[in-house]
Amino acid sequence: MDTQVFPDMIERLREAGIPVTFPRLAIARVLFTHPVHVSAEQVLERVREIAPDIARGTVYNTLNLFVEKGMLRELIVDPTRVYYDSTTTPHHHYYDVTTGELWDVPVGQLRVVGTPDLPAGAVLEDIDVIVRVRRRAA
Amino acid sequence: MDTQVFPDMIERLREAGIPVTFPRLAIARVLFTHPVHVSAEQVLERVREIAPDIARGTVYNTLNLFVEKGMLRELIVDPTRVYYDSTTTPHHHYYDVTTGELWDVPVGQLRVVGTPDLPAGAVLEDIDVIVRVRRRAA
DNA sequence: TTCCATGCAAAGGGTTTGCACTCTC
DNA sequence: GAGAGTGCAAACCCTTTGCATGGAA
Repeated sequence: MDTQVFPDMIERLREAGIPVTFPRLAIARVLFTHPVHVSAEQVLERVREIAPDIARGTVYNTLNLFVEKGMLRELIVDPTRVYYDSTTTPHHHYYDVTTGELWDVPVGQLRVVGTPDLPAGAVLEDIDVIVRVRRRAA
Repeated sequence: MDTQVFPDMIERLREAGIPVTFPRLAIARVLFTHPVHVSAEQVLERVREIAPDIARGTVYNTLNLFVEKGMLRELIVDPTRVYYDSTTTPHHHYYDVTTGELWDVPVGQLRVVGTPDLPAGAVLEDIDVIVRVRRRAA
């Protein structure tokens, strides 16, 4: 299979220690060309514009793989689906509960102060801040 | 139907403006006797220990009703299910990604500082802070 | 009688899994 | 030829919905 079509993404997969394949390149291209906040189904849809034969299962597996390898961040914000954030640098999020829209809090705008008190044997994985916003009825 | 079995919960429903029925009392009892963090299925299970005939749909509907009326808070923390918090006072959460365990950050221990920048026509609904924790492999 | 609440069962939607096939090393 | 990756379809699980029944005002 021709894996040379997305040359910009090959290095990125290699750095993460992920064997390069065509579906992975296509998915990486959807995710990493620009910063995005997307659901798995949105990724599937956009990937199929490039490569119509890619399977749903492959997209889901690949997203989980990317998360595991630290290329992608899972956002647990919406009760009905997982969103993925292609920016892995620490930052927080706005979430519009009316529209499902999701966008970044500029770094430094909000900050969590204080010392978390972790149980023995526990490791801090992440601190998520979600600013939930509702569009006012006009 | 005998709605007098859980006298302590009747007042609570009335204050929230919710017509008192037996299933609602049983569900309220599971939620409000002690502070809890529970999923809908856990509520169903515990309610059925008291009242075996209560339907799954009734539990889900009632939980949504309680949230709408401000008696209960939804926690979007786990990608596979919604958790409900019977404490509605503002506070943040620890979440153990290994076990699914969920507990409160003591009030004042962590604080979000800064000014959120909301788009025009948007109203701040809530700021959620979730401290994700992982049990270290022994 | 009208409306709301309930039980029951089925549908819905996002995600995962099983299996056979292909490709690579 | 062994193992990994993929496509396809079905299974899975949480949640919602439709419908008929029963009760309350």
